[in-house]
Amino acid sequence: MAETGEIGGSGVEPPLSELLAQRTLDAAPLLLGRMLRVGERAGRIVEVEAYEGADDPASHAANGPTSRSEVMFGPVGVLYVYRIYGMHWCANVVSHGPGQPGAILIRALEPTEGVEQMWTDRPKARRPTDLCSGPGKLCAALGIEGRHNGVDLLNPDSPVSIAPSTDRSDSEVPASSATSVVCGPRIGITKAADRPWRFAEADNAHVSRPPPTTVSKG
DNA sequence: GACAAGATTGACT
DNA sequence: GTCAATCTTGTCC
Repeated sequence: MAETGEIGGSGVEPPLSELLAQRTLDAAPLLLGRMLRVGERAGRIVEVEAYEGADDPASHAANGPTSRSEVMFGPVGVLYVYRIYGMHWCANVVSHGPGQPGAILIRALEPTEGVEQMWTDRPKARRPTDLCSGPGKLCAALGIEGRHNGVDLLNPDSPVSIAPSTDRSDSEVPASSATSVVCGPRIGITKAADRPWRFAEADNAHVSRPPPTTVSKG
C-alpha cells in the first residue's frame, strides 16, 4: 500500500481514473503531490485520509448508501462534499475497487496559486501554513461548498479538478518536490480510530498534524 | 417527530 | 490544553 515512497517529480504518472479504481487504502497515498484546482485557486495535496465501506465503521458508507453518502457508491473521481459540525465543509475524492464504496478525505494542501484569494476567504489564518492545514480550512480557502458535491474531478473543465503534479514553474509559492510519505491514525474519529489510514508528506509544514509513523522514504 | 452524534475550528485559560 | 459554536444527518420510537 503505502510502500510507494517517491511522489511527485517521478516523471510519468498513471491516469488518475486508474489510480482511483483500486482499493481506497491503496489509492489514498497516491493522491499526495497532485494538484487540486478550484477556478483560479490551486494547491498541492499533502495530507489525506482513507475511508472505505462496510469494513470501516468510521466511514459514511459503513451502513450502506444514504442521501448524503450515495456519492461514495458512485463512479470514482467524483468530489464528495459534506458539512461537518454544522459549520465546515469537507472534501473527499471518491475512490474504490469494483463494487466497493470509498472516499479519500483531503486534509491539507500546500497553496500554490490564487493565494491572495485564499487569504481573502480565510482572514483568520495567521500564517501561510494555516491557510489549508485542515479539511475545513482548505474548503474555505478554495471556496469548496455543498454545490460542488458530485463534481467530476477528472474533467479539467469542471469547477473543481485534480491535475497531475507539475514542476510548478509558474506557481506563486515554491513547493517541495519528491518527499517521503508517513502514515498514522486518522484524526477526529472515535470508531476504528486505531487504523493508520492517514497519509501525509513527512516534512511538509502545511500538514494539519504530522503522523508519527514513517512508512517509507523517498 | 425527537434526539444524539459528528472525518472541525478557533478562542480562551 | 480545554471547550464552545452550530446544524445536518442518521437512528430510533
